Amino acid sequence: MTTIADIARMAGVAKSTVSRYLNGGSIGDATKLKIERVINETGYVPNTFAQSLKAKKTSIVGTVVPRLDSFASARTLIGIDEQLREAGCQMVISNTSQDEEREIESLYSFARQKVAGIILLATKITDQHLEAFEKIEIPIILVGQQHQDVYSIIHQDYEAAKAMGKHVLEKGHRKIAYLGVTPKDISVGIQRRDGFKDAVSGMEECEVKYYQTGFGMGEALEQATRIIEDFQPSIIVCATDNIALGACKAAFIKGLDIPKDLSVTGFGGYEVTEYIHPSLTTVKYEFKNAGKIAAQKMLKLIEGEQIEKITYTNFELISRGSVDSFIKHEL
Amino acid sequence: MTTIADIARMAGVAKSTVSRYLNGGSIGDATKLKIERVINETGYVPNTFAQSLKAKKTSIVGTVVPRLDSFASARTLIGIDEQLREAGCQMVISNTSQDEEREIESLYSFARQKVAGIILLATKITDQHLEAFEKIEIPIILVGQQHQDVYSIIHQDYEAAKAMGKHVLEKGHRKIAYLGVTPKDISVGIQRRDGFKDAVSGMEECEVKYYQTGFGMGEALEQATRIIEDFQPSIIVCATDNIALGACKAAFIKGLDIPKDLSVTGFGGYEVTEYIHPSLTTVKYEFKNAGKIAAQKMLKLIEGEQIEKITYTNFELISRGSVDSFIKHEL
DNA sequence: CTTAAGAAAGGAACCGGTTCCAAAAAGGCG
DNA sequence: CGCCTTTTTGGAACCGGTTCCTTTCTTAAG
Repeated sequence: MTTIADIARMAGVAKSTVSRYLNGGSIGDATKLKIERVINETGYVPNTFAQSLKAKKTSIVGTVVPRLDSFASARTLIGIDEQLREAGCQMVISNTSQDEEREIESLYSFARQKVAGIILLATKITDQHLEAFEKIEIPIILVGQQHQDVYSIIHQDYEAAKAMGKHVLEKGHRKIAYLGVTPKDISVGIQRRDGFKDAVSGMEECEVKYYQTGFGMGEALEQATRIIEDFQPSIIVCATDNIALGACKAAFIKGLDIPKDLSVTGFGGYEVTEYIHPSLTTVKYEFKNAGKIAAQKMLKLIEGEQIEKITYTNFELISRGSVDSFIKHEL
Repeated sequence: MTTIADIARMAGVAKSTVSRYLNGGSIGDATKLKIERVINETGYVPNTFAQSLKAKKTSIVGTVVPRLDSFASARTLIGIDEQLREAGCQMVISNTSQDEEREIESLYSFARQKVAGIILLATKITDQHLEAFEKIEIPIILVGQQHQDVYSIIHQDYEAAKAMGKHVLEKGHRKIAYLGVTPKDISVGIQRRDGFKDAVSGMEECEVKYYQTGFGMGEALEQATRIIEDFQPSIIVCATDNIALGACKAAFIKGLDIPKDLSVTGFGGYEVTEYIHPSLTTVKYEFKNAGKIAAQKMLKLIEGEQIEKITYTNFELISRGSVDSFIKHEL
């Protein structure tokens, strides 16, 4: 491995001169050329460790994700990665497998590695998180979750769910099951449920029941089966697309036709929702864009610039075949 | 930030003694205790850069993936991550967005960062790859693709496709469309096609046509539509689950019933294939396990141990509702 | 009680960069 | 041409560890 000392010797100059050449200090044209030649010949690349050791920081942005095998995470990561790459930064991913402790550990671990910033795709923010945020003194941005004390990029869960609620009512549904997730997850568990609740609450002669399940399709399938048996709604509004897929499967197994016998909606806009049959009515989130924005904001934070506390990303309600329209029938 | 010098001063010993304490040299019980106390008090953690600078290597394993938003990649990464974490290693992911050049770049970039090893989830191995492998002098393991000169963990694509071919014949299909991908992808494009071909080639009075598409569901949908119109097969055998999802959608759009009017099979065993209706007959690969194995082998390579050139992972043909059985009809 | 061997601790060099400061060279102006 | 300013360059210290070598202190054997 060639070092800066080798280059200096070969070019007949001092180490400091080479360093200046590399980092843009003042150099005479003659020496510049000499060094240039030697570097090109040897293919010299500075040692990152030595640089970081001296600089006490890196141009790495750490990203903490609860799971890798999720459409939302993957798309967000892609957005972050693209943006950081453009800025010459590296992204390092830490997967926590939905283990809260590991989430905290990852924060400290990133801090030890002197990352320039941390982007956190958390599901909830505990006191431990806040403590870590304080201690590590590194810029932090939350994606998909919100907290008053932390910068965050969030999807408009409340508004999207409200739009979904309105949409469902417009389609004429009056016996509705809402299949959500744990309220520990602020965005998915609470915001979406509340948005939906507020949309349907004004409607008279409308029966809405709220249920809860996990994030997996298997559990959603079981829960939906029970809902169909016990409540017989005309529609199941699901808090995520995966849950909706489980609900669809439950309907198929029960021999129900979607949307004639039962309508289903999702949340997220996963690619696959377009390709199942019937296509799923869902809310499409801008995961990749959220990642991009997060990365952009992070770069600003690293530069010491001010940014807004909260940035919202857009959503789009995509109406597709999985929802029956009673209104149409009445025409 | 506390450094080893601080600890040494506070404990009243020399830097080297603290270093020895940390790395397990010979130390007296009294000094050991003193150092221990100070370190616990300060929460001191050694600076990774300084360590790596001296050691000229890291305990990081780089992983290069063509895309993050793929079930196969994600599961493999999870397997790698889990295994490495157990061994106290870190995994760093480099996403190439299916850009071949960036794949090569990533290799060199990892080399510069002195990673201990590189796990490559490539789709094809070019001369540029081989050149990079040679130059960087870092252990490399391929996952999902095979090359005579490189260690690899591979799925039994040929055998799996052969099993699928037999299965399809057993079900009584005799007018078969095989929808594959580019032969540039050895595993998916060639191995699967050839395995299937060899399985069906012996069968008389059996018409098989081979088609090609991209990895996306959208393109698969288009291709499958054309196949249905032009060839009217009783089954479309697809080289991946995503392609199968596109094919299913094409059938639905055409108003064909799956499996009565058209059967469809996939490859991969993505979770969603179980939850669509009808469930998709597919080959389930052990992606996560492949990742685990890759990580284990990598750890061995790093330790300087010998490993086998090629390791095969298992597959399982899962017969589900998307394939009609003509044999049954004849009973 | 002496001596040799082994354990424990300290000191200094080194890893490969960056940066500060001083010295040398170049340029500008009267 | 000499003096002052500015630009280039070199030298040395430093970042925070590890490691080699040396010294000192124990301890066991003779």
